[in-house]
Parts: sequence; structure tokens; C-alpha cells
Amino acid sequence: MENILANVDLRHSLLERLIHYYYFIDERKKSGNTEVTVTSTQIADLINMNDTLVRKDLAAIGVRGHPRVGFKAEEVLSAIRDVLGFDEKLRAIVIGAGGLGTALATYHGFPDYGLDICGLFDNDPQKTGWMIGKHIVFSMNSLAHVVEQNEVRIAVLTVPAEYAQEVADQVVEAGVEGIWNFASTSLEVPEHVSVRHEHISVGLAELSYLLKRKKRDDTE
Amino acid sequence: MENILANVDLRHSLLERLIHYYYFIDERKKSGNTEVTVTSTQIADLINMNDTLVRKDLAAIGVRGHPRVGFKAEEVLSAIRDVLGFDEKLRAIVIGAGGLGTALATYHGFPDYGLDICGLFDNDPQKTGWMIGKHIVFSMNSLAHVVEQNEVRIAVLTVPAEYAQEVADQVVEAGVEGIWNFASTSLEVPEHVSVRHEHISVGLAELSYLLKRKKRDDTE
DNA sequence: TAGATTGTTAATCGATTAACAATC
DNA sequence: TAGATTGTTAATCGATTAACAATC
Repeated sequence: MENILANVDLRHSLLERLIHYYYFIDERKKSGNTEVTVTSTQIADLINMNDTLVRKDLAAIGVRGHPRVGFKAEEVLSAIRDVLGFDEKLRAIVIGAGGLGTALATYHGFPDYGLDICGLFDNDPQKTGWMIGKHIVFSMNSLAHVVEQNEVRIAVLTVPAEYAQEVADQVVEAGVEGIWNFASTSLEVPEHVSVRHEHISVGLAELSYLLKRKKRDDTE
Repeated sequence: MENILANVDLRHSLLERLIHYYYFIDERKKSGNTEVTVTSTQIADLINMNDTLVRKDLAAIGVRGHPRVGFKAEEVLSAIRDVLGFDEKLRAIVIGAGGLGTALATYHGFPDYGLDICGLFDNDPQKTGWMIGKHIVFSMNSLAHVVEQNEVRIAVLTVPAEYAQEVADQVVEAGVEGIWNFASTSLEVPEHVSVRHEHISVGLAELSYLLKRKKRDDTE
């Protein structure tokens, strides 16, 4: 094994980079300094990347900088919000009222990103009908109805892996356009449905890889 | 905005691809068929990618296929487990006993990936001392002690964004080597500490982008 | 053997970076 | 103005793909 993954590519996608910029600039703004500008080099240094790439990224989303000054924080933030659709409402339901499902359904941060959880489902009769946060836990029978009534576009799946495919079929049938899959499994869905796999083990694997690499670098 | 992100790069990293292969093959194996082989084309089709890339990836982690037959499921799975370190124990603590922290601390899947949560912390006196799952909630005062006693290498941060930096400083001080950051903020840490940012909004942004793109493609 | 599938080489493509002119 | 910083062009680098020979 040793060196097999010596140079794994851990580069981040444009989406990830934009969000990283967003948090950094947002914080900087909040931290009180009335200095509402930020240069590409400042951003690049923090995230450990090339400043030209930062400028390219910002140009790509239509932000123009100001020579000698840098970028206006507010302009960058609002362009990123625009592009990522943080300000458009996107209706979603959560399927699976376990630990993760509960955490997601009651997470207060989602509205900031435009996600509106308007239903929590589980097929455990011990759970259905009870409140979790501000949500009544619905039984899967109400799925089609809730989806239609609320124009739900996204289903967040936090069910055990062995039921994930079956549940995916049901939400697709109910008319959902996208699935945010937190189950440790792959899913087969029709062409017209989008899936994003949120596999917790990816993050863990990356972190564990970083630790190993650091240790190795130190030993050299 | 319209077309700005027309062709965003959503390619996945090697780590993500490996995990995707893993789930797919694992499932296939479980689904009973005694057919314990899988071809690069089968994998590629499912994930919607090029078969040569699959073979390159597998070659990179040291798996050799068998002409006319494909790859032996068991060999691929074990190579991926090896490379990703699923079988090595990695000790971690969770800081923040809110919804997400609780979900992570009680998540039964982590041992499968080699993560061993051996402590849950919060500085809310309402929570410290009580049990959550099989964990006593420790106060932050015990941090250094627990880290040292258990040789904890990773801290999972699920605290509110405004405390994240402060907590990061504390866990670094306590000797942690890596931070798995679930707070919506960037962190500054010393050179010798690794950070993986697990920003929920990245997944959401990707999904929302996929929905938009699909809609646009349909309209064309 | 014939044929399916791998492994590898070479070509392509796109993303990143370096260099530097443009701007205020 | 001088100087800092952007924006853009051209060069580089690496990842992906196509083509095909090797294998069983």
C-alpha cells in the first residue's frame, strides 16, 4: 500500500471553491472591519491555492474586481448567492426520521441556502404522527399527496441502505426531480431525475488520507 | 445569471470514485448472484463514466483484472478498503452535542469505515454529564485528558459557526491531528493539522445545479 | 480457436499556472 | 505619478479518452 496514493488529486470543484470563498469573505465581513474589499491573493493564501484561479473563478461568475483595490466583498457574496441559487426557494422532504434525518429536518441553516424542508417521513408506526421539531412525521402513504401539494422537488434520503432503492423508486414515482442520497449505497433512477450522493465516508477517507500523507511527509 | 454555470465541472475525485465503485460492487455482491466478477464497462455505465478511467483507477490502487472475465469483486473491495484505510482504527471525538453532533456520535456506520468515536463534548451544562447513545457528554474541560488517554487523532466539529475557530484552537492545543469541520465557516489551523470541510451547502448547491441544468436541457 | 476484456500507449482535452499588459 | 492589483493571453501540466495490442 505504502505509496499507492502518493499523489491523489484532492482538488476541489468550482462549486466547492465558490462556497469556500463565500465563507471566508462572509466571515471577514462580519469580523467588523469596515474593509469591505478582499484581494484574490488574500483568498488564495487562505485556501492554499493560486491567485489567478481565484480571479478566473470570480470572472466566471461575473464579478469584476477593481485594480489596486481588489474585489468588493458584497459584490462577490451576492454573485455567489446568485449562482448557487441560495436565494431561490427549493422545496424538499426528508425520508427517514432516524438520527441523521432528524438532524437534517430540524437544521436551522437550510433556509439560508434556499432549502425549505416541508415534510418528514418514516414508515415506523412508532414515529408517524409525532412531532419532531416543527414537523409531524408522516407515513409513506402521504408521500404522493405531500409532494404534489407543496410542489416538492427534492427528496433527502436518510433511510438504511437496504431500503434506499425502494424509497428512491417511491419518491420518483411521486414526482420528485432530485434525490439527495445520504444512504451508503448507489441508486438507479430514471434519466430525468438527478442524484447527489452524500457519502459520509468520502469526507472521512479524505481526512484519513490527509493524516497519512502528513505523517509521511514528516518522516521523510 | 442564465448560462453562467453552463458547463460547471462536476467531476469527482479519485477518492469519490473509489467509494462509488465500492458501494456498487458491494451491493452487487450482496444481491446474491454468485457472479463475483464485474467488468470495467459495467461499473462505468452505472456511474456514467468512461471504462478506461475505471481500469486506470483500479490499476492505480493495485488491482489487476482478468482478461475475458473482468475484475473479481472481492479483490476490488479489499483493495479499496486497504487504500482508504477502512480497516485501520482511527479514534475521534465529536464536539457539539446538537442535532448533527448527536447523529454523528450515534451513527452505527462509522466502525465500518474505521472511525471510532470515543467521546462527545459540549459546553452546555444542561447537556454535560448526560448520556447520548452510549456516550456521556463531557464538558470541554475534559478535552485534553480524553484526547490524551484515548490517543484521539480526529475532532469532529459540529458547533455553531461562531464558536468553530475557538473550538478548533482548543482541539489543536489538545493534540488532535485532524479536524472534520461541519460548521459553516473556514478555519485557520497550524501547518501540522489537517482540515476537511464538510459543508452541507456544497451538496445542496450541486443538486440544485443539476436540477437547473436538467430543466434547461429539457427546454432546449 | 475466436472473442471478450484487460492494460498500455499515444492523442486529446481542459484545467491550472505563469507572465505581463491594462487599469486606476 | 508609481505601484498595486486586476484581467487576459499563452504555456504548461495533468487528467481523460481513444485506439489497439496483449491476454486468457
